[in-house]
Amino acid sequence: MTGATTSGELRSHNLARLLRAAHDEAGRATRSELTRGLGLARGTAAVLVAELTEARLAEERPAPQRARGRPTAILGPHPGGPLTLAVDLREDAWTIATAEIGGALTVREERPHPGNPPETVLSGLATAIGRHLTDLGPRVVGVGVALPGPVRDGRVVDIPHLSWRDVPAAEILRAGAAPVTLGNDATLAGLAEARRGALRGVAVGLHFHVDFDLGGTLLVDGSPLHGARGTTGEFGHMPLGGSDLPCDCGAVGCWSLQVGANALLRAMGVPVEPARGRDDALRILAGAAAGDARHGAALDEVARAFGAGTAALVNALDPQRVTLSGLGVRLREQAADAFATAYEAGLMAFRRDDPPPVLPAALGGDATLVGAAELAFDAFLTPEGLTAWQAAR
Amino acid sequence: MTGATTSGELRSHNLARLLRAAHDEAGRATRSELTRGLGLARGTAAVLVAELTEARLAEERPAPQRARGRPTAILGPHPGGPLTLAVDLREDAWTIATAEIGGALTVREERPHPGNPPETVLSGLATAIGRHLTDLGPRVVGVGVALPGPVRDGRVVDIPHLSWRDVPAAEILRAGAAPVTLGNDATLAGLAEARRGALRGVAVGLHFHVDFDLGGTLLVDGSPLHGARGTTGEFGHMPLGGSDLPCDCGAVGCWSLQVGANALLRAMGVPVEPARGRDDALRILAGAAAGDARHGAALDEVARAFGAGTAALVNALDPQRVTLSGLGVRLREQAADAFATAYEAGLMAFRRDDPPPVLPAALGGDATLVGAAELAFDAFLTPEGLTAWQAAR
DNA sequence: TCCATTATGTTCTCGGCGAGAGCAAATTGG
DNA sequence: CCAATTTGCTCTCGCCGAGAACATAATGGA
Repeated sequence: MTGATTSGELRSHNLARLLRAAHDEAGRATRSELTRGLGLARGTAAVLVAELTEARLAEERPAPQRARGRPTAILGPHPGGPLTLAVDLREDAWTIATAEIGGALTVREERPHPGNPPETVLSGLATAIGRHLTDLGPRVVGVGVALPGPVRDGRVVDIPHLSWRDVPAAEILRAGAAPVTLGNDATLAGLAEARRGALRGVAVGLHFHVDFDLGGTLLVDGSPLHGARGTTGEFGHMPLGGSDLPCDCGAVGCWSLQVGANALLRAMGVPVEPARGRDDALRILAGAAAGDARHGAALDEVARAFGAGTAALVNALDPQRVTLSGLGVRLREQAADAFATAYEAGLMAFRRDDPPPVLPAALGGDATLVGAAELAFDAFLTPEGLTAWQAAR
Repeated sequence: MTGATTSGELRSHNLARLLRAAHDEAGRATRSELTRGLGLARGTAAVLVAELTEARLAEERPAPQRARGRPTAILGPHPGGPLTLAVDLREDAWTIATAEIGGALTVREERPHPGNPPETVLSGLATAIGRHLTDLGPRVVGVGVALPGPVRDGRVVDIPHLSWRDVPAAEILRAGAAPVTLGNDATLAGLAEARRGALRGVAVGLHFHVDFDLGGTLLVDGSPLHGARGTTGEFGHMPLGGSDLPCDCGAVGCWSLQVGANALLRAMGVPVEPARGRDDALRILAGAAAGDARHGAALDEVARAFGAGTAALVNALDPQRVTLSGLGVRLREQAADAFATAYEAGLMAFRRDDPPPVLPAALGGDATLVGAAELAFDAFLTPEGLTAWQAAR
């Protein structure tokens, strides 16, 4: 959506702008607010709303009156309007949900899976997606899938602890007419924060998701930085801590060896088995919270590494705000002093007078699904997407 | 320039698109190429070209005939057209040049300066800028200034080895009607590469400039990532090397302590004095080139740190290409093996099959001036900028 | 040398779009 | 109950780019 060039494109661009704005406002904005916000004439807005309604893209419903004057209406989703399928594939289970314009989610199915081999897991998921697509019919305009590893050109590049390697996920998940878009789970969690969470309206935001690994994304004007091939955000694989441990990723001394579930075990001197330590990590956190000194020391060590690395990335990328999800929230909350001290010490002096705040993500466990839905809507809420929808009926 | 919304805005947006395209093509593109490239109708292009000519924004001149058919013309700068002033303030001297549409530079003045106090240096520069502005008259539409340190909200935040600290440079340099825009020199060198150098057409590029310090910028779609307050690109101030030396910036273990002029001295065991070692560093490079083993070892050490850190940032940011300027070019060329080995070892395994190439910058010493000129033109080559120009005559 | 071919510039008409004005409608609050 | 207020609706107007038809200016082969 680079902007209209011809007078004929104006209409479709403005249509997309209006529907996008209604979507971004989560179906809470009134027509008059949207009109003002987009700088449209009232007459133009009337035409656009009529066209959206006619095309079953959106619908007006009465708004609670707030002040004097003729009442206006809220522009929200149409009961027969477009849906996206949001899919969250985790290491041991997946969830399928629908999202409507405005972003409201409805979970439709949730199932455990064996984890391996990837082809089995993905084709099982593909079957389920196909079933929902059939149920929902042509209302589904796209499928967004969150995957727990880096995604490049539609392929899952590498999930060491599941031993997935270069899996052609997009191909296996291809689903009828609806386009399937893949994204990394940490990236999509960040995207969700940027659209509907703690990074809303932030020009440059940095999001970290901590689990076994540490992933994240840089959000510029509400969208994740995509990189050359879609694998930006592997902040965990920079040698930020001066360690010399070899990492599953193939490099050495990666930051994510010092921050995350396994890092907690390592700090406790407990042997680390691939993808098995999440419960142990939570026990360490619980122990630290209960006052156990050894647990507390391990937690502090990890929190220090987390704070120091965060500072490094803040130095380099100058975000306005940093958000955390996954284990990162508790790491930082339970060892607030250790984190804050390391964070401040790692900042360049000139950043210390007004450092970017580090905040927990506002969206809870749904973040990844929300992000997956946004990913799919991003491809639809364009002049081309809406024109295709209108042409199809 | 977010795109036209009303039919009245179409004209000015297309005018700006056309002039921007002519500028980006360095005054080499013909009208027919531009028309095709922008997807304009021939009739529309005729009107736009007439308007550009009429407004003295651009001018057509005959193009060498290449094939059969009616000849077309090259759309290039107008002899009375807009100019920007490009200023490069270095640690010991400054340069003032003009740039016209298409980017051609003409150096107008070059002078050494004492370095301190900053107010004296800057007001001397301001006087010179004012003189050139008076000479050139209203053709100058903006002034872009490159500064050798981080810039935030128009202030030079911190240049430790010059002991500049929070200097209100924009205020001191304010120059009549022409807007003054400041930028970091490494950022602007990267911008120049993105527009007219080795990062041309690259969706995501990473540029490093190495001198005493290591700075850089991430270029997304031809523009530097700006960050929340304009201080992105301080990649040198991440602890990528596991050192525990304190850095002038206030943090510890910064990468730029291991890569740059001072790092070479340090690797040789030579005492480091602030801002004094550039010649010594060049001597070390020359010695290494001549085959001296101790010099070679120091160079290798620095090149390894450079390669490893580059890999870390490639992991995190997924650029399509990496470019180097300043000392970085020789560091990498003279110790190509050390760099390459460390670079590859630092990459995540899945990036090794097709790692982003690391290339020397294509623009030589002019890069910073070119970038400063682009910075100023970016503010002008917009619908608003052109409308103001047209209104002023 | 000449003319068919080719590519591009020029001009004009046409359809479409948003701005904006004027009016209608619907609510509030004194 | 009515003035004030805000918004929706409708219609006209000016402007813009598309596209067609035509004009123009070069090439290159016969």
